[in-house]
Amino acid sequence: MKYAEIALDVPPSIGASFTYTIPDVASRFVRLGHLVFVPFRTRVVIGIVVALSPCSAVANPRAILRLALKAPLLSPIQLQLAFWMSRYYRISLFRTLIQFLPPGYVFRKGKYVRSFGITDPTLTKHQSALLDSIPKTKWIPVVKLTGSNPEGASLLSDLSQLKAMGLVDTVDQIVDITVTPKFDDHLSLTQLGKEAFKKGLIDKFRTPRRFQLVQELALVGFPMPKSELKVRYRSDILKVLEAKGYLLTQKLRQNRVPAIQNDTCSMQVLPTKASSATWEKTEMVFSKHGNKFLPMLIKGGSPGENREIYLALIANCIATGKKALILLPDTLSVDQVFCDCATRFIGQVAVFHSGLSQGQQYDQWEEIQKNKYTVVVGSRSALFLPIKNLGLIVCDAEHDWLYEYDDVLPSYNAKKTAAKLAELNKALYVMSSVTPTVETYYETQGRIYPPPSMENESKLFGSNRAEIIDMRLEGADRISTIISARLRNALRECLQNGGQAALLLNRRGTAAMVYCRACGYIFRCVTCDYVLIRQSGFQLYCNNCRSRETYQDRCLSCSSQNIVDLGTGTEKLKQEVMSLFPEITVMKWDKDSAPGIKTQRTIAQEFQRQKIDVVVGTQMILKGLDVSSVSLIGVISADIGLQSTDFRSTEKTFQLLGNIPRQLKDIGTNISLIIQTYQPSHYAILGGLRKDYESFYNREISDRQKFQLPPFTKIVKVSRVATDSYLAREEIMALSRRLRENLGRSRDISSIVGPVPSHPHRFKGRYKWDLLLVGQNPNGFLHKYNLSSNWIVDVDPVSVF
DNA sequence: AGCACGCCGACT
DNA sequence: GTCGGCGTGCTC
Repeated sequence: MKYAEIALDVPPSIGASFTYTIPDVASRFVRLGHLVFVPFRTRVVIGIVVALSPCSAVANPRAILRLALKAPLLSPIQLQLAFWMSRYYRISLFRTLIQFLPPGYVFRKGKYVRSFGITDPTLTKHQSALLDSIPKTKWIPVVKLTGSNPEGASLLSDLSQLKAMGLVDTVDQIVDITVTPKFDDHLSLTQLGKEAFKKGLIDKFRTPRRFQLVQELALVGFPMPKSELKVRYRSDILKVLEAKGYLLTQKLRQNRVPAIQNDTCSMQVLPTKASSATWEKTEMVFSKHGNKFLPMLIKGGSPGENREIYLALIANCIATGKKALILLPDTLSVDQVFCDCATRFIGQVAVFHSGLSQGQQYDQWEEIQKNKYTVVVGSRSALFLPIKNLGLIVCDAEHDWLYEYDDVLPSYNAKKTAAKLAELNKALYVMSSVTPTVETYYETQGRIYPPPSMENESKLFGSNRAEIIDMRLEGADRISTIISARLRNALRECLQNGGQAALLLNRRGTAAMVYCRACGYIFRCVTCDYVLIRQSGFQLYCNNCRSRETYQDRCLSCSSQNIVDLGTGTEKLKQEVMSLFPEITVMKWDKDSAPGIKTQRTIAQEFQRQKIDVVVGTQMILKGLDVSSVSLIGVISADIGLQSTDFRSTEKTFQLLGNIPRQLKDIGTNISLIIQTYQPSHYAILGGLRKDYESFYNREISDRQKFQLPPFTKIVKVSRVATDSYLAREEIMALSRRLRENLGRSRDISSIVGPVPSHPHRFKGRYKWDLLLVGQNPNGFLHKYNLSSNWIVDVDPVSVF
């Protein structure tokens, strides 16, 4: 193995790596997954070893300089997953790989220097002073070095002289570890203490409590954190025993273990053994599984029942000596499932999501790498944890769009990536949902449990408890423009009986748009052209770039003051509820008012403690809320998504409605559900309410086939962004022409849509155009074209318009 | 991404 | 004749 393939932080190299030779002396040390320093042009940068090979692809490769970190940080399976992701999603290999590194490892660019710890008698005074200021153990930025040489020679020339003499070393990129391990006081028994305990010299310890402490430490056999012991033993006990020489305090590594969030735990008592029906389902999954490792779908029942299935699957998996990974779409769900798993498999469960502190994330990463856990519960980022020997991956609430979407680039589909990871591990991959995406349902045909024919869907919420309010019939005597008379009455009744209510709406802010009645002008964001919503009072807000603008009370186009709000957002809804019922507590729950997991937990707890009467918000409510105390759920405008042109919008509406009963079924309390809509007979709304998945699916899948949409085809979105609107348009037109020339000749794509201006067309002052490639293998088709870094390629885009 | 290279215009 | 502006293209 004389050569190494190394991924570098060079943007255009999609899935590509560079070849370097491994010096003979280093060949024993360099392994797959190592971070190494390599010469690159005139610089020294960090690379990641992705392959070792006996031959070179290029003529005269340069040599690896040395290791950047002692331990290799990526396993062969992780490298394979990264190769796949990099190729499939067209992300640079390096950018893909860094997601697998421990939390808190940051790459920094710039000149850094480190000394070799030796000196030379011929140095000038200034040179040796400079050398003394450079540490041996740590890379420090050259810009941080102070002082200049008054005799003329500058700091930089002194430095290059030191480098030439082999006294210091410089690099142009480092990996900086921003997270530090936590050390805490730990108590352990001294030799004296152990002997005294062994001899049973109880009276030596004088009091029973002191003896108990010594006994506990002797039984545990390793040092225990002082903070933990202080909870159970008075501090004078610790002090006395230490003073007598029985105990010893040492600063030892303390793991920042995330606490189980008991308040969000969905079930108080967990059965120790899964119900027989659950085992039956699990057995079915395992027996059908065979050795093909194809994704499977559990079209589940209640959340409680699903959890039982997961727990059974996990138990089955860890019995074979393998590890399990449970994926959830959001942090709140992670908390809940972590609680369930951690109480069942005590001490064996790790948790991982972005809501944890960096220190907690780091400690969990490290403990997982050291094989301390057998189960990992986490959000999409948990896919990149160093879990060895995976036997099972579960993806809960498969329909959740958060698996496909993230603000942070690079964007990838977590479900698809999880399937690949399962395949690489030869692990079982199980997805679960009551309202699976039509794509998943189609792709798992034959591997759905229970099989569709066996399905005995309860139509609990079909007709008896859900009411559909046709908003077209809402009369002229409206008190509220948003809340129908029926919902208003139901709310009043609910509140009078001391009940709690949740109102759902899919849009944040107070209005969908602010509109001038005189000239038809619509307020838009200055940088994005996105329609602005009214956040509160005179504040306008851009949901796209999150900038705020002040609303001037006058039309910007015709200066008329006849300005109205069209549509509704959560803020407006909250105000309406407050004006209708001034004496109650209303809480808003959406991405604006509860951005982090902490605020979400707080709202959930407050609601549970009945400190909030009505909660108003987006679908986030359904995920986090313990709805056992809710007696009324209102969906303000169920059809809000149906107006969208995106082909997945119907499905989204169905999923929203279809998941309301899911949350409530277990509880069985007297909950009424009121759905307001302008399209009361739409199949997505009726199907969602009736929980009639099969009918919805059949209709939707035939439409997808008719229009040749996924899952029958794949879509790749190619976008061009430029500050010059003309340039962006011209370039995408030119590309479109080039691609269309080969349209008929390739089997990879069947149609090209566009170019169309993106939605939104303008973002942070830059113009964007889209082109959609539709077909069996649009990615492969695109591979033949060399697109520069000005182009953005989105494989399997979440929304197409 | 960086950085060298290269081709133009403005200056000691 | 040299310095420096930025547009192009390559880096194992």
